[in-house]
This record gives sequence, structure tokens and C-alpha cells, in this order.
Amino acid sequence: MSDIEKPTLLVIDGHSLAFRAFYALPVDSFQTRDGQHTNAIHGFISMLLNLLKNEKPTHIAVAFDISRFSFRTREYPDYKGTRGETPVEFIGQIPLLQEALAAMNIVTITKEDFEADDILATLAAQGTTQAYHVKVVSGDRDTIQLVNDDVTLLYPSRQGVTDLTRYDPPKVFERYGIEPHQYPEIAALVGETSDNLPGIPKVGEKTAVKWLLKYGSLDEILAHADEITGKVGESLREHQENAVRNRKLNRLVTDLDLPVSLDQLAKQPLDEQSVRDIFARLEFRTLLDRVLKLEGVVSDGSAEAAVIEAQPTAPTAQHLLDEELGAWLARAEKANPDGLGLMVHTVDGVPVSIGVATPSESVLLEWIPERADYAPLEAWLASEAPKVLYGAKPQLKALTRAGLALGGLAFDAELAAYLLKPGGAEKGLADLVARRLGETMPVTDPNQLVPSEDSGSAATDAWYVLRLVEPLTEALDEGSIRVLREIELPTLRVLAAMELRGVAVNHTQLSELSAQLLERSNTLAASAFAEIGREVNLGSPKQLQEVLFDQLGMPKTRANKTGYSTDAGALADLQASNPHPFLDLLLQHRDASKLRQIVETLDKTIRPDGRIHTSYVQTGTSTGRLSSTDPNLQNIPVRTEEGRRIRQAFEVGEGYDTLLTADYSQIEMRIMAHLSGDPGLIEAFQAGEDLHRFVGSRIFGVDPQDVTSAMRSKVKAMSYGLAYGLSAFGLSKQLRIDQSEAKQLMTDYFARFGAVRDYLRNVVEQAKVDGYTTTIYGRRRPFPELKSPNRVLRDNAERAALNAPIQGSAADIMKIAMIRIEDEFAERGLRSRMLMQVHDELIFDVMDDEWDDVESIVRTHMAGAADLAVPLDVQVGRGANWNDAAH
DNA sequence: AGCCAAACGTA
DNA sequence: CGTACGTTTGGCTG
Repeated sequence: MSDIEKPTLLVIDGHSLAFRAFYALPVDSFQTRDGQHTNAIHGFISMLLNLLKNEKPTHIAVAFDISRFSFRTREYPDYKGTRGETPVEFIGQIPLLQEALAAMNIVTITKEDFEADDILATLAAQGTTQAYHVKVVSGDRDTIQLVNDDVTLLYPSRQGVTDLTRYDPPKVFERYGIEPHQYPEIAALVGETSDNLPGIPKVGEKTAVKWLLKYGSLDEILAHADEITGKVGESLREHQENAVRNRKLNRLVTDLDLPVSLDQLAKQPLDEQSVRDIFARLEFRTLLDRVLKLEGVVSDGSAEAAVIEAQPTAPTAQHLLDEELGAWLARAEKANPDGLGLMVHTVDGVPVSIGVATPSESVLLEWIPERADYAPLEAWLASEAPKVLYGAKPQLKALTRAGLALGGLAFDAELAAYLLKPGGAEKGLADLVARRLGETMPVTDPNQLVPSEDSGSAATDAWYVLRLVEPLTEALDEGSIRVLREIELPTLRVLAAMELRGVAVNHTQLSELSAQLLERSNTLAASAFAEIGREVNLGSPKQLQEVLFDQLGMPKTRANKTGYSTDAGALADLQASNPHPFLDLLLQHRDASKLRQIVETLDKTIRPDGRIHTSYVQTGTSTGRLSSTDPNLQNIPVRTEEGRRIRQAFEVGEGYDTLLTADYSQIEMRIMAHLSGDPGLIEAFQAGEDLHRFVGSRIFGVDPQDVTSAMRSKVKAMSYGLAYGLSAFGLSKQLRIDQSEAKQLMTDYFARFGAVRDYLRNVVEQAKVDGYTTTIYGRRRPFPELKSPNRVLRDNAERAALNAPIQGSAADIMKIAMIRIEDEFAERGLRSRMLMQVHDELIFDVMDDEWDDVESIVRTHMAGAADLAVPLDVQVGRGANWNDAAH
């Protein structure tokens, strides 16, 4: 029988592929009206249809695990023990998938006490002896052992299920450098974290292959374990039983007694009515059409809309200049009043190419400065004609550097995706296109002989960006669209301007400080070494553990993954119980070197203009705050005297007279007062006196002037902890008081401020119902984990959920204030300018003759950014540097 | 070179 | 067993 005539048997690991599909497709986008999630089913069936089309199997079967338990878990109870809880959204999808497969007349096979992989292995073995071509589809690497001349493994690459890597024996050799049957021996040595099967520590794939090539088999390696030198050799001898156990567990069973024979797996025509029924329940229209079409069933009207078989390709970019360019833009603009796609590709912060796209056409320009024939583009960019971008901030900055204005920023797909999922799932434009459009963006393949001009061009990108608008807008609720248009898009402009401005930092001062700190840390290190009689790396927690717990015999501290904690808290505890000069020196050394590290990092980022230009990440937090990188200017020390010396190096810029700092006092507590409507808390803020003193007097039943500092600090810790979901345990630990006392404090607190407790409870309850929390302005944060059966996950989510509206509303308020301040500075033509944001604080370069205007504008817009039940208090300071400008 | 965990700075 | 971040370091893997 020639190869061509051999029947082809396709066997699929149902559970593992469905799970891959689950993580490859966005959960939110695949949900039936009654709330059943279907992303795993959709992804699986889609992959299955591709396989049927491409592999043309004559026989087919899908194997499923019956449960998490098998003969392997009996032999080794920890097997797969680290697997987390099944995500709630996945639950229920497998039975529905099996129904769909049944309707398609595809045989599903399960076997009590065995895993799906064993079924695959048995079928592969039967197929080989009965002269089939076997194609195994599995996401489990252990199935590599099944590969031979007649058995090919199709393995999903990375995240998705659309790309399957085809492993035949040469491919296995290319990837691993070994024969397929040797793979389990490699895996046994390396171990498998996802299955909770530790291997030989320090042995990775490379080492394992090396040994296998040298000794030929695992048994031989173990027999010659004595010959292997070094740490790895020791490790092998010490942990060889791991490898033996792993090898036993990863050997797939090839002789199961299955209830079906191969000829019973012959592909059958589907049952059209059943398929229609189940697909209707799953609300899969496009897939129904695909499935019926593939089976040659004449499709009815419902299919017409969805016969988009191949994914659309980007239009070929046109290269236009002068009048032609102007005419094209005018026509495109008129035909697309909602906006054109725009993408500016940059290198080192300056534009190199610019793409503009309509749904059917695109234009690409290489950007060369000072070319007159780009004039129509420059005019269009500067105009208010709406533009749609992805990741506009660096593009806007690059255009600004090139002297180009950008008006009409109507949409940023990155920001839109962020508002939908502020946890941040999509990474980059291509990922977003894959998830929201279900299309694969063309990539420039370096091996391509004739690179297609449009793949990866700014014009192609612009075209994809434009097409993202609809699905993203569709997915966003009204409130989020408002947040996008009224907060995030204007904030983007403000941030671009601030980043371009930077902040002046005194290099000389930082260098001096760094030198001083270095000297101090060296002295401290020397003294510390003298105390223990040897030199260790004080920056290595591992070496410190040896010193503290072995050499000095100190009591064990809090456990962590690598042993016992040596953090500042643990060291302070040790100092209290086992005073030793080394501890104090170590702490001081840590302080000095940490500070020096910060100083050094800052110093290195000062640009030739004498200023530090941070980048604010607008999509960096799940609450709506900004984050700051390269360098992070939002964690500059302030609590210690030494730390404040760093702030002294942040100076007023050349051409300006003074720095102004403005910060919100207790904004989160004020938001809590507003959101909870607690009369006591509202009164406290309206009275305008010291908040913690006021609250303390209520709780302890004394006059405000009789609140002691001990009382005040307890109340302060309690108040701040509230918004973080603080427990009595945490409070007692922080204040170093009994848990019972902490509990009493909480009881007393809530007795006086009960509405706060009710509010916090309600936030979580509501989030459980809605699946998300909302800020005052309608910014949402999803919380799927609130429904998790896993206690730890759920508790963490509950605390995050009660904090999200508070922290998020504060972030919204600050962003609104920034937008209004920046706008008014521009309107009034002020030279003074906003430089930095540190969550509740803004810093400005100010001209003396503008001081009064600036102060009043800043105060007005910060205080007026929200209309709360309590006033927003703004503290303003003035000085030549950041430290002196703090009040 | 790339990854993780620990540690620690801020609001 | 309080939220939200970013950066550096050591120590491991390759």
C-alpha cells in the first residue's frame, strides 16, 4: 500500500486543547445571552475545522480526561498538585463541547483511571500497526514520545490554538537534538513544574540532552552518576529518585483496552439538525456556517453574512505627494467622518514613516524633515479632522519633536483596550488585532526573499488600527467611552507635554551624594564584616541567611520561597529578641546602598539638556493611576532626611524662578467620605480640623484636644487601612498591639462610622453581582476572581475590589485637574508649566510674575475637579527645589 | 541574555 | 492576613 492510500487517523486531546483555546480567546467576547462562557468551545471547534480542512483525516477521535485523578495520582498524590483551580469561566464548557462533537458525529473517548494522553498513545500505537497515518493533536509535551515515521504530533505553539507546530522525527531532532522516544527521559531529568514533578535541580534541557547523548539513556546516566562532576553532579546523585519517578509517570500507556476499534472512528457525516441546535444554543453563527460549508451542506440565508472565509488583507499602500496627497486626504476625510487611521513609526523618538488609512485604502510616507511636498499631510495632521491611533503618546511626542502639530485625536485603541481590561491582557497592536478582530497581522519575515512592502508598514498598521475602532467601541459601555474621551485622551496630551519638558536635576549634587553614600556603605560593610569575622555579600539574602541563622544561630524569621526572610522588618524583630551589632550595621548598610542605588539610577537618566524625562505609562495600572518608568519618578524617597536630599537635587528649570508643588490632602479618605455618605466622616472634613484627631475623639470619647498621639496614630493607621481591606490581624501587626485590641479598635471605629463599613461591604457585594467595580466617573475594573472557589484568590480580589473605586476615583480626579490646568495655562499664554505627577501631587516650573495666577489656577482646578460631599483640600508649596517646595 | 524572587522606594 | 506600582540586585538558567 502506498503512503497516499493510507488512511489518516486524527486524534485530539480534548481537554488540553480546549484549555489552550480558553486562554487564547478573550472570555468576555464569547458569552451566550444566559451567561455561559463559550470561548474554549469556539476556539476548539475553530481549530477542529481547520484540521479537518487541512489534514483531511479519514478517521477521527477526541479523547478526554474523566477527572483530575488517574493511576498516576494514586502512585504519586502530588502529581499535577500545583494545578490551580479551574477558572470559573471554563467550567461547563467541556460538556457543551462534547455535545457539539456528538452532533458532528465525532467519537469522543474517555477511560476511567487514565488520562487522555494514554488514549492518544494507545490509538497511535494501534494506528501504526494497522498502517494508518496518525496525527496526534495535544498541548502536552509528553506526547512527543509518540512521534515516529507514521505518527506526527501537532503541538500548539505558544498561547494560541491556531498555530500548530508539526513534529515529525526530524523536527523533534531539530528542536531537542534527540529522538522522539528519548524525550521522556529528558523531561524526567528536567522535571515539569506544571505537573508538580520536580526534576534534578540545576538541570535544564541543555544539560539533560548533553548527558543523554553521552550516555545514551536515563538508566545509563544514573548508572554513571558518579562520573558527573560539579554542582550538577551532586544534584543528580542527590535527586536521582525524582528522575526515576518522573520517568515512570510520564510513560504513556499504549495498550489500553478501548471500547472502540479504529474502523469505528471512520469519519461520519454530521447530523445537521443536531449541529444547528447545539450551535444555536452556543450562539455560534459564523462557526455554524463554516461547519456546514465544510461538510458540503447547502447553507441557508444565515450563512451569507459570514462567508468571509479568508481574513481580509490590508490595502496596498499608495505613495502620494503634494496635490495628489491633498486630494486623497480631502476625499478620505469626507468619506470617513468618524476618522482615519494614523500610525507614526518612530526611531529614537523621531518620525520615520507615517501611514494613513481608510477602510479600503492607505497612504504611506517616509518622513524626511523639511520636505515641502508633505504640506497637505502636515495640514491634515494639525487640523481637527478626527484621527484614530494606537499608542498615540510616543507618536505625538515624535511629531512634536519634528515640529508637527497633531489635532483631532479621536480614539486610541490602546487606551480603549486598557479601559476594557485595565489588568492588561493584550500586549501590543498585533495581539489586540488577534483578540478583537480574530486576524493575524502580517509580520515582516526576515527570511522572506521578497519582503512584501506593506507588511509591518505604518500604513498597514494604520489600517488595522482603524478597523479596531468598531469592535472596541462596541465592547465599551457608555461610561467607559466617556472616560476615554473626557479623561484619557486629553490626559495623553498632557502627559506627552510633561514628558517632553522633563524636570531639571542637579548632576553635581547627585554625584556628591552618591560618593558620600558609597563611602558610608563601605565603612558600614567593613564594620559589619568585622562583627562576623568574614566578608559576605550584604546584598545577597542567601548569604545573609547563612550568617544569621547558621553562623550566628539566630531564631528563624518569617519563611519565604528561598528560606527565611531577611527584610527590614524581620531584621528589626531579630534585633529586639537577639540584639547583635551586625544587625544594626546591616540595616544601616541597606539604607545607604539603596539610597545610593536610587541616586545613581537618577543620575544616569539625566539627559544632555540637564533634565530627566520620565515616561508615564497610562495603561500601567488596574485602578486608573499612572505609573512612571525610565526612571520612576513616583518613588523618590521622602521619609528620611537622606532621602530628602535627593529631592533637593530636583530643581527649578533654567529660565524659571521657582518650583510649585500642589497636593491633595487625604484625597482617598475624602472620597471614602463621599462614597459612603458617612455623616461623621463628612462632618470631620467639613469642620476642617485635623482628621485623625477628630476621628480619635469620636472613637475614644474624649475632646479633640485630649486625643493623645498614641490614640491619633492608631486611628490614622485604621483609617488608612480601611481602604485597603485591612484585617484585625494586619492592624495589630502594624501597630504592634494585641489582636483583641485591634479588633476592639475596629469595632469602636465602625460603631461611630458605620456607613463606611456598610459602603465597603456594599462595594464588594455589588462587584460580585456586576463582575466589576466603578469609579465616580465610570471607570470600570473587572473582578472575575470574586467568584473564584479559591479562598485566597477571592479574598485578595475582595480587598482589591474595595480599594479600586477609591484609588481609581482619586486618579480620575487628578487627571481631570491636570487637563484643566494644562488647558488654562495654554489659554492664558502662561510660560509656567506642569512637570510631574506623583499620584496626588503636581510639580510646576513657575515664573515669579505668574505665581499668583498659577497658584490660583492650580488650586481652583484641583479643588474643583470633582463635586464631592466634602471639600477637596489642596496644599501648595514654593521653593527652589522639590524638597524646599514641599510644605 | 533572560528570568525569578527578594527587597524597598513612593502614593 | 492592606491597595497600587517600578527598579535593582543576586542567583539561577541558558
